[in-house]
This record gives sequence, structure tokens and C-alpha cells, in this order.
Amino acid sequence: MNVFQTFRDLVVETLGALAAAGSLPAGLDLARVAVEPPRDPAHGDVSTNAALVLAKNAGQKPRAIAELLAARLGAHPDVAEAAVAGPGFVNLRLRDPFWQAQVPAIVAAGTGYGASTIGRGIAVNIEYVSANPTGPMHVGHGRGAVVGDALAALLAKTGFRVTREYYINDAGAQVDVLARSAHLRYLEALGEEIGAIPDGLYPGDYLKDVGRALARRDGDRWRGRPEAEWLAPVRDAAIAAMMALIREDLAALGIHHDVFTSERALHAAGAIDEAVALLESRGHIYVGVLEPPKGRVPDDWEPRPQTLFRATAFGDDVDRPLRKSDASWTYFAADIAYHRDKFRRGCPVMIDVWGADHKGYVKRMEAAVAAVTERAATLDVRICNLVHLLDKGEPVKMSKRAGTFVTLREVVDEVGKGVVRFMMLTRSNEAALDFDLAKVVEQSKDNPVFYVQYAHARAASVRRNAAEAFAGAALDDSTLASADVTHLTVAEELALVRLLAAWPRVVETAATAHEPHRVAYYLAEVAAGFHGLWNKGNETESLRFIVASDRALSLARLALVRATQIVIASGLAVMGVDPVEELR
RNA sequence: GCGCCCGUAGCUCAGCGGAUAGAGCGUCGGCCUCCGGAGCCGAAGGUCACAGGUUCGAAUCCUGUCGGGCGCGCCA
Repeated sequence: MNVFQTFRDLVVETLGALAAAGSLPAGLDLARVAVEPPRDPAHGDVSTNAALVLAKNAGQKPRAIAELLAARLGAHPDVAEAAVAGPGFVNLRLRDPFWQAQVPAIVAAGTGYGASTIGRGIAVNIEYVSANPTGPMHVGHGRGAVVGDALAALLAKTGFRVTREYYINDAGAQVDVLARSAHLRYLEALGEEIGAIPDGLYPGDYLKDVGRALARRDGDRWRGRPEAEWLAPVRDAAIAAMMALIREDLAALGIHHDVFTSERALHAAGAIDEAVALLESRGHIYVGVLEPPKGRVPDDWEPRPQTLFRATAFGDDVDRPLRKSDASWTYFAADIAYHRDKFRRGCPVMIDVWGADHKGYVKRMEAAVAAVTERAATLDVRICNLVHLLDKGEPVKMSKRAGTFVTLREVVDEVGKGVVRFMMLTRSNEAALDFDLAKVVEQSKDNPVFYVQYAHARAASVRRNAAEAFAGAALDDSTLASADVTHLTVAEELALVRLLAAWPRVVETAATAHEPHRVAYYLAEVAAGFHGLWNKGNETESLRFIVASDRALSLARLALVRATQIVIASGLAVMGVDPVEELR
């Protein structure tokens, strides 16, 4: 279905024929041969660099190879013209029937259009969100959630076997703080005066429910008792409540993970001891003293022998400690065990989506994965930069203390899940993102969500009008898929078809690069193409989609409208956004 | 000090080995007896921070410089 792949196959086949004919040496490495859309449409429909890439090894001039290639490609029935250009590109212009035929193919494929098998069923584990279970999610978490989920959808669409996973950080000191905070709310629920929440504890009102639930369940059995007695049970209850809250927040965004893995469970199962023992047996562990960081020595620095992972052997800058001074495992040690666990569950490809504050952690994790899987697995860490929450251009002041903290849920409830999801994908994940609460619901062209949905709604509107104009005529997809598309001859129509036909390639490149934001940019292009065509109809009556006097022409154009709608819906599906039929 | 990310049009950003570097906003000029003008078309605007290098070809890869952000043992 990917037209560029189709023509790459043709180019490769043609190169083989040239070799067989003795015009080229046999056995050339074709890995770098690419078939792509030319940047400038004036250069044709598809372009290949084959001659440029092969010239050196073939011992021939690029243009000479290009001439040979063009002569043969030009004879293909779908090719109208094969031209050599620039230093040795071969540009192909394809015949209209080839493009026209794309329309029924898209309509027949439906929103599954763009799917491919390049993933070959390889198992990919994508871990995203993994917010600490200490409170509701904030907007920054939302970005990671959306990026991870859209990437998962992209990979699934390209034939990977995807596991969506959430790692619950339920083992550290912060969940003890959570427990103490919840215990205080529990005392409050029992009627005690607790006053201001002390520094260092979580002040949020969301813990009041947890306190009340504890009071209902356990009565006053934890009142006046030493912390050692109540810490564990209160903690477990609080974590469960926080995870329920987080799952609700995610559900409001339409996000559902397949697997939740508990850090605490890894500790309990001895997985960390096992992973560290494994590294030790391979000689990657030693006891040593780290140098203090240069130029910025912490005040309380004192040299201390530590259990260290030889991360420098795997590309990291320094070796990393695995045990704290109280002999318990560091977070990193647990994370090594966790990634080993993912690998042992059968995932050779791992993706982690993290917040910008964890950027400094990437190298050591990659090193650990290399060490623990003996380089049999890959880890790609996608870092999501900050989200700046604005309202009419002014930064929204957020302070946990002052109670002006805006949660993800509040934003989703205010502007809608589709808007949040789309906006989170309008920037490369590496770049900081402005999210303006006022702007994202604005109905104008500078709001990409609106612009794309508007195109989809207009397409739906045309189809409704067509049902009236051709009362009684069948306009369902199977009818449209058999429309006589040779009526699609207007340059702008064929330009839109070319754009629609690029969708499978966009899916593949975005999936391969792990960059879901490319889908948002592509959809904006499709919308622009459709709006442009729409306006042609406003200017010239014969160019409208519906020409009441010519049913055959109208059916062909309606097929194109339907194909546009399908591609937009298909793209929105990857992003997790529901397409709208009308904007009112 | 070291590491990572960033520096592209007035602004916000795509492009990340291909041929004359793109989009939106903003500016200027056009298009409503019109399938939704919430839109469309056109113009002006760039030594792709700077300097070297690799390559047939560099905004894209490498090295260095300058400028901005983030991180740097017992937090997770």
C-alpha cells in the first residue's frame, strides 16, 4: 500500500535487471537506495537517489547510471515520464490512473488504511506515564501519557506487538511520606484537630478521602499507635487509592495500560538481588569510591566506598551506585531489575517515555540494559520536555502550597480529551510546549485541532448534502469504492490524492523514528489541501464536490471526499482523538 | 568542570544526508448571489548562531567556538 515502497521494489528490480544485462556490476549494496517524494512537486511524484548512491561502488558516473535506470523505468505502465535531474536523481511522474486508483483503495481500506507489517510482529514494550502514586497527575504527566499512547498506537499500526506498561514507584521514601500524610487525614476523619499540614507532607485535599476511607474501614485502631504499626497498612491503602485516582485520570484521556508493574513487588520477589548477582557474575560490579563532581562539590561530600555498576563500560560517564549507605538498593538498582524483567518477558525492544527531569538518567539506563541483556535488547528513552500552561497568553501560576495547582484532570474536563491529546502532539517531544487553555478551544486556523476537525466536519457535511442532492442513490463506502474515478482530473484533486497516498509512508516513518508528532503535522497538511479544494468549489461552480447535473462526476468526487475523511480519521485514531461530524 | 538538549523568517516552530529551506501567527494585497468565509489565494520576510571538516551533495553527520536550558553519590 505504501506507493514509495512499491516503487522502491521496482527500482531494486530494475537495478537487478541492469546487473543481469551487464550494465552494472553484480552484488551492489542497495541499502542506501531510497525512493521518496521529491521536495518540490515540480520534480515529479517519486524520486530515487539510486544512481548517486551506487556510483562509487559501480565505478560509473551517477548520471550514466541514472540514464540507464530512467530508460527502463520509463517503460513501466504506471510511469508517464522518467527524467534524470540534478547530479543524478531519477524522477518519475506517474500517470493519472495510478493516482486515481488510490482513491477507491483508501475507501475500501477504511480507517485501517496506513497499516503495515514492517514491525514483523516484534514485541515492543513501551513504558509511559509511571507517575509516582502520591497524588493526581499534572499536565506534564499528561504529555508523557499522550506521547506514549500515540507511539504505542503507531507501533501497533505498523505491525509490532505492543505492550503498554506502567511502572509503579511504590517502594521509596516518598510512599512513606504519602502514608504519613494519609495517616494525618485519617486522624482528621476521626475528629481530631490536625491544624496546618507540616512541611514535607503532602497537603492536597485528595488525601481526605483516603483518611475517611481508612477511618471507615479500620475505626480507631491506628490512633495513638507507633508509626511502625500503622505505616505499612496505611501505605498500602493510600497507594491503592492513588493508583485508582491515576487510572481514572488516564481513563479520562482514553488511556489504558496492559501491564502495571510494582517496584515493591520486584523487591519482594528478590528480583533486584538476582539482577545484581547476574551483573556481578559478569564482572560489572565492584566496590569503589567515586570522584566528586568537578566544579560543583556538594557541601556534605565525603568519599565513601560504594557498590558500583561499571556503567562506563557501556557508554555512561561515571559508574553508578547500587546501594544506599543503609545498604538498601537505590532506585537505579530496582530499575535494572525492572528492565531485565521486561526483557525476560520477551521484549527485545523497549521504549521508556520520561519527563525532562530524568534526562540525566538516560545514559545509565541504556548502559544497564546493554549489560543486563548482553546487548540483546535495545532501549530508546523518549524525553518529554516541559508543558507551559497558559491562559490567554499569561502563565498559569501554579503552587501546590497555595492550592492553585492545576491537575491534568481539570484541564481535560475543561477543554476535552481530544484537544488535550492533539495539542500534546503538536511539538516534537524534545521541545517545550505552550498549552494555552484559551487558545486550544479557539475556533480558528491557528488552532490545529480545530483546523483538522473542521476539514473532517466539512467532509461529513458534503456527504450529508449529497444524500439530499441524490436522494435515493446509494452513497455507502462500497458504492464509492467502485465509483468511476477517471473523473478526477483537476490538478488540485490529484494533488490531494497524492497527499492521501503518502499516509502509509508517514505512519512508517513516524513509527520508525518514534515520533508521533509527525502525524499531527501531516494531518494539518491534509486539512489544508482539502480546505483549498473546497474553496475552488466556491470560486468555480463546476469544481464543487456535488454537481447535481453530473452524478458520475459527483460520485468520483464524493469518493475523494470520503478518502480524505478516512485518512483524517485514521490519523486522529493514532493520536487517540475522536473525529467530529459537525462543529456546532 | 563534565554530560545531555537547544540555537532555522519579526514571533512560535517543522524539516534532521538530497535538487530553489517550509508551516502557522503577525504585516501587506485580493476572494462571500459560495457544498459551513470558523475558510481560501497571493506578496514581502532567512549568510539555517559562528568557524573548520567528512561527502557527488550538509540546516541535517563530525570537531571546535559562542549563546540559552537542564542534570551531576546515599531522591524517585
